[in-house]
Amino acid sequence: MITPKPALAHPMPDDIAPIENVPLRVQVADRLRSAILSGRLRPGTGLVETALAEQMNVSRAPIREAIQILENDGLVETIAYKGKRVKPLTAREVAETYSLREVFEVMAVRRIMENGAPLDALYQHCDEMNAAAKADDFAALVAADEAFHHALIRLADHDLLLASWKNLYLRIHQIMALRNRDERNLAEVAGNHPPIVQALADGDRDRAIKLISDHTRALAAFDPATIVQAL
Amino acid sequence: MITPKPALAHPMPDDIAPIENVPLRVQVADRLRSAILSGRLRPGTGLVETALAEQMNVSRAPIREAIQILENDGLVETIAYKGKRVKPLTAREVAETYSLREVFEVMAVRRIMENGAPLDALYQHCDEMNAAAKADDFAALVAADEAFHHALIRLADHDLLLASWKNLYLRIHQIMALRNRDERNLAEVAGNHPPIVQALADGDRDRAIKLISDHTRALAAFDPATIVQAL
DNA sequence: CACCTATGAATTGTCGACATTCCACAATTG
DNA sequence: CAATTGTGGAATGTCGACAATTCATAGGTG
Repeated sequence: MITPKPALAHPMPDDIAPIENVPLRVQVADRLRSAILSGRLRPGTGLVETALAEQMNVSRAPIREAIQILENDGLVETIAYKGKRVKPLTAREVAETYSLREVFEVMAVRRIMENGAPLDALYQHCDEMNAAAKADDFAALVAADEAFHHALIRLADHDLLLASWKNLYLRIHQIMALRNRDERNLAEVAGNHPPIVQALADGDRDRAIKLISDHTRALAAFDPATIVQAL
Repeated sequence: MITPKPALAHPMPDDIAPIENVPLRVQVADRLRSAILSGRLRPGTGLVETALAEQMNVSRAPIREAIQILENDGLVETIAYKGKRVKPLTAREVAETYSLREVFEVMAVRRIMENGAPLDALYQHCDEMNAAAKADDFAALVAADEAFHHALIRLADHDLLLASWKNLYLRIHQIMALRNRDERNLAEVAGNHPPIVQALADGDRDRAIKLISDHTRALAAFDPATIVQAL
């Protein structure tokens, strides 16, 4: 194949990022989502359209649509003619979230064992976790942990699983922001990862499944049921 | 606790359903959803807000919100400033839908075995399937099959699983409406259900899991990859 | 005094109009 | 004639105003 010769103009340097046109509803949704996931907007908090519209200096339409986006994410619920609020988080929901996550990750491991997939990314994220643990950098540890699990799910090569996992993980973010942190404990749990990768590399299906299963359960247990119930 | 004595007015007979105030967006969403799930709106069909608004005699706002609801259902996708369309259905998506369904149903069986749950509803739906098969009533067979699986998931007593399963089943509805039906085959597959219930009743976990797993895989295979690709 | 009934504030629901963006295609230019 | 540049139509994106609904509360009524 021959590259067509450049026209009159010189070729554009490709490090000039295109101006992205982000709709207001998306900007609003992103801001609200991050507020919810960081715990700044606690479960039960009422979201009044007019107030948000005035505060953000946009009309109500994008606010409404943004809130609907968050409803899709399962972070907000609407009560007709009464109001919308950040979805309350019950102990039961927390437990269900983690148990479904376990099923997702086990499914991913199964598929990886069946289809085979390069494990480089997993090794790398294990290294990152080690470094973070040594540096006592809690935030980096959490980030590397998420990256590990994200990579694991991606290796399963299943778009629907990936989308479902991401959606579920939103709530896990929220839970992590609301619980009482016990950093020492998590650092310990982080050590579970290398054996999982090893089992995958060994092709030992049952061991890999057991390890990932135990690990996600440990993460669930790590989060005490101390979610402060709003109202 | 003492029941307060009825006031002057006689008590209302409670079989008079309250007039539910269904927002337009919900009505629109329901109509569009049923059109998509029944196959009348095929994947790839463009959904133009102005056209729909005029056709249904409402303004564009509820149309937009309805379409966003369908986006949450995963039935519609938006391309900014270009339009919205019924999400195309690829062979891969079909396969992924069924494989995720399998995982959900296996999870349900596991939980039922762990927690125990009355199986009456399952027996009942098996009977309905038998009756429908004998009467050669295909639609009733399909309905009873869905009722069976719905009941199975509900018995797992896991709200998040139930919601996820329902959402997934929307796409299964759509797939079933679009594929070439082979009724004989399905009637045969329907016979798989009683052994599943039997295994549950026997408390034979591994057998129950294997049976439900094989069954959902059979359903997936039953749907040939003859989904007609739009465009 | 217990119960019904109006009234009003707060909030969401709906509407029509205008702004913005994208795409296809014609017009232009060397 | 090929590449670029205008241009118009079609669609979504956003806005402000008004309608409908709910709930709480105050007032009426036997």
